[in-house]
Amino acid sequence: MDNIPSQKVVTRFAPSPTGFMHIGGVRTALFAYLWARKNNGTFILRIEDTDKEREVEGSITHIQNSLKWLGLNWDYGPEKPGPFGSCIQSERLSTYLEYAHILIKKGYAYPDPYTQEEVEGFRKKAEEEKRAFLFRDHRPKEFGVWDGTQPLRFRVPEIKRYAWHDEVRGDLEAGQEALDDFILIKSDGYPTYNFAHIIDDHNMHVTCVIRGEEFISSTPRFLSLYDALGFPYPQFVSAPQILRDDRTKKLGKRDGAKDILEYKDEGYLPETMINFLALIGWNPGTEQELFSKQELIEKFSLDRIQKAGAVFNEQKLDWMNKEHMKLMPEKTRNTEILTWLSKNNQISTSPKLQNVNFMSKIFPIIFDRISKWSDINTLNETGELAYFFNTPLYKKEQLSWKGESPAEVTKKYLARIIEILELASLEEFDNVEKIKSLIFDYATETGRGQVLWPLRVALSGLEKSPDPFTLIYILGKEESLDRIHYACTLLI
RNA sequence: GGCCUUAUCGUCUAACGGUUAGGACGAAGCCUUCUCAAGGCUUAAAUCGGAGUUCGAUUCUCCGUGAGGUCACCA
Repeated sequence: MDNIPSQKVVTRFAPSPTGFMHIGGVRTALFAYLWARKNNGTFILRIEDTDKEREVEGSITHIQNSLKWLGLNWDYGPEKPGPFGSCIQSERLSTYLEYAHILIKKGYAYPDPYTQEEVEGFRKKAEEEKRAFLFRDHRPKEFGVWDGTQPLRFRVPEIKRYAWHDEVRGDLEAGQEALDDFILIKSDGYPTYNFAHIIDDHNMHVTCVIRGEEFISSTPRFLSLYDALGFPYPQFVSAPQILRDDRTKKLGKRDGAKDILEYKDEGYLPETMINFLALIGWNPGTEQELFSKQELIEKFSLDRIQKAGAVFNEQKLDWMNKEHMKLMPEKTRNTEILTWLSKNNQISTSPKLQNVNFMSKIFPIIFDRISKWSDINTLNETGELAYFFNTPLYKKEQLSWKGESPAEVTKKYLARIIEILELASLEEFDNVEKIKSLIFDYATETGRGQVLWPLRVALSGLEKSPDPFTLIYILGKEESLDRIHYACTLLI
């Protein structure tokens, strides 16, 4: 809903530090960010590190780097505690304990009297009898005293059918099978997600919980815990899933989902990722597809979030990246191209890289042929860059138009081009159109393919390249003539 | 299996119950061209199935079917 909120909007992104961030996580973060910014609210980055087994060293920094790259700045985060304290759950243990004791006092929490093996036995038995396993069927008659070494379980206050509202899905409900005595605090002293996130959301005044739709099924449990604690419900927003190409599964780390920072390394722009991710699972209802971050903030709304899962399509991502590259200032763009060219060995040592005049001629040629910076590497691998910097190598057969023109005929044409070019003044080489006018009439009389094909191959050494006039313009009078002369020597 | 969610071109999606079901990516074709690239134009391509409500369902209801999620001392 787009109505003016009565209280300040607070959203959060709450990843667990178990590795990198993939596009699904980023999209959730993006929605939470956009909604907070649109409402001049607060965006919190909370680290949910309550599972020390799965924790991966360095993930917190990695997550922060990912968000920073995309410009999703948080108001409170790991290095920036709020009035509510730390944004790292492992530093909030005493708070969880406090609420655990409140629940115990109210009779809504009790120590689990069973061993893990015993619980596993119950589970197996239920499975054999084709019943759903519910721990509450085995709830002890009398609760023992919790000494902190057993898991602390929640006692569901009321077994009932829960109904609630989701900003994306509308009114939802689930039967009482969804309710159970889940674990609040594990035997290692850390709280579970189910417990900790609710305490934190409440204490951090989170008004709007935006997360993936995989949490819909556990929402009734959350609601029963909100009730037991006497907390008001926040707004629930379930974002649709991002699916794998084959649609068979949600995108996850095990299914080849990429680290968002890989897209950075491949030379996608952060603007593109934001724009693209926003549009997968949300749309403004207009035909506009290209958005700046600011525009997204202005136009984003919860009620236009999609219900169905969506596939991430890299072809469209490439197209969109090109569109965003076009919007860059030319200077910035050229600097970036230069940087990527310098990464390629054969080219990096070329003195031409320092030649501003020369480089300004090839920047547009390269830009035309890429949709992300790493495409420059691809161009290099296919030999589509080297000929700008070094004399190309090729077989003399390649000079022959359609492989049919005899060598001596081709040589005659090239000799004529040499004559024409030698007569031309240096100024004429500074203009593609002028170069074209020098040669074009002759080529047309003789047969354009007959003349232009060998000329182009002489200059580039390739069957595919920019037109010969542009090549002459780039290479200049001297080098162009050298290359054509060389071609003539091949054609004996 | 229980519970829950979901369904428009290949993909992302638009359409107060009334449209020739629109746009974008991709594809194909044409133009431009010696070859690429870029650009311009054009075409093909969808309402999962069946009932019902209605003068009229992509849209509302029900039943199927497909797909996904979830049932942890993971988040």
